Amino acid sequence: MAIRIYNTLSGKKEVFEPVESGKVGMYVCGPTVYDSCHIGHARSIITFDVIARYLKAKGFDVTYVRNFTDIDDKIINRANELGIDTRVLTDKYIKEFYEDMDALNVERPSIEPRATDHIDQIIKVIDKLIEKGFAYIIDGDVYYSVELFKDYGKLSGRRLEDMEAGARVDIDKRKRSPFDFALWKSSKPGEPTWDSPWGKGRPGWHIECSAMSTEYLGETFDIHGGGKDLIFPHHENEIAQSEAAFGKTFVRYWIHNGFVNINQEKMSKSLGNFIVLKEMIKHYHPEALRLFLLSKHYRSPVDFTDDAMNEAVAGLDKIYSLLERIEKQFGQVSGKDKTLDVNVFGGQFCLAMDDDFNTALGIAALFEVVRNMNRLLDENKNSFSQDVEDKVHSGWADILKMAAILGILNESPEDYFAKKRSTGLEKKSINSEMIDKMIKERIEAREAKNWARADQIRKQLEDMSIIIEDRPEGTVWKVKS
RNA sequence: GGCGGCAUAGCCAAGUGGUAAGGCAGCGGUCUGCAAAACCGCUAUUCACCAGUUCGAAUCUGGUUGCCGCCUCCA
Repeated sequence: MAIRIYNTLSGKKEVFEPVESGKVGMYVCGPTVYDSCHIGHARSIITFDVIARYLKAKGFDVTYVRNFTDIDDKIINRANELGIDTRVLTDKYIKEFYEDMDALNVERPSIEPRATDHIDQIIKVIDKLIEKGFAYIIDGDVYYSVELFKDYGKLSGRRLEDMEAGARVDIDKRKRSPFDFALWKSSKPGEPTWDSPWGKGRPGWHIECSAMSTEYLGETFDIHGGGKDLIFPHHENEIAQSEAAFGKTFVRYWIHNGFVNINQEKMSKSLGNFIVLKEMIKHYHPEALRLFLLSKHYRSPVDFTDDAMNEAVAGLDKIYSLLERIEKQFGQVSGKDKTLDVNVFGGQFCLAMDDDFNTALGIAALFEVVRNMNRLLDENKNSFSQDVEDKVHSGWADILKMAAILGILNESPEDYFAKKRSTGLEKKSINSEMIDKMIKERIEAREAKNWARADQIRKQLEDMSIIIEDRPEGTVWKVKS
């Protein structure tokens, strides 16, 4: 089944045909490493993590490149404020970035280039642009002349004439057009600097992505992704640079994810409402964040609220509860089969994913399997025929395969619920030994058929936000979230 | 000023021509000592509004209203 992708360039869904059959080259703009990641970064990263996982599962040989922007005005400013070397700063935030990614169960891309490790490649591309007449040098700075690239604006759908009306762009009289952007910036005292044919300086932002994507994926590659906010000017400029320098189509499919809002407000540093990943992970299971984000289409805006997150937590609990139920009945799944034969499992899930990576619809398919499994187990409480057991095993395998693409259900149900209990207790400062003692007393009361006493204890526990479940195999408890 | 997006039940949300997925919450039932969990059933004759195209529209066209994003660093 063919995959269809919404291409920002055409504004339509198109059938995905890679440059080279069976292979996919994919480049996604990674973070500028001068501060902690927030949930907006998480959305972009998780969106493309799932896309890469799915393409791999479909059998493509995927080369996934995600860069680190580690030289930039914000980085220099922050390093100066702290009085440290930019490399010390960027190393620190790259390390933190990896901690966050691991916590979110994000797979590592194939290649993660840093801009400062690719100065030679960057200089070569700039050189080519100067040679072809698309770039000009002023006082050691090199600018790209947007008016000379006839397709300028084709990605963002704007024309230079229109933009000039309401432009809020610095007027730099030396530039030919106010929209000309820097390919190379001459260095000021105290800034990190590299030698170049135009004097000491550092690369501009846009050129690094043109240089690094081409270096690893070739002059034309399949997929380029990033947040919607990068469409203009960043990706527009990448196209201008790469297509002018190499004279070829730069990227075949442009994919852009929507924003995360917080309580219906745009998340921004100036509003002070951005949520740092490290903080959010303290309150919610990372997989609940994945489930929450993937429950909406990747191109739509999503509104982050505690209510919405708690719904995602409830959904995740439901799936883990089923896994726990199955494992209690049938034992551990054999070695957690992660081989993803997408042509066999969850037909509905694959159809959804084939249609522009519709994870929301895919998750609906996942929940339907969950309900079917629960029903099957309910209907066969006492005896399991071989037929039923086979059905359970196949549904179970399907769930795990879908989950592997969504990047959830990475823990055993026991660990998941145990962790949930302990963090829940921590939050409410309750002692688990006391709970165990009360539950033991309640079990004794129940055995003596002293229902009044048993219910009294249950009420006491409930007042402490502890919910009791008397299952056939024994009593378990949960912390109400 | 220019460009683009969105409006579906109490809430979240999928669905781009064939008669409304899924989740959360709620109600009734099964199960249970009673609960909880799970399951079953119910919960939008209707998809912001108006007009049009069509045998047929939430889905296409035109218009109206409301909300949002981008045009400046930004996932």
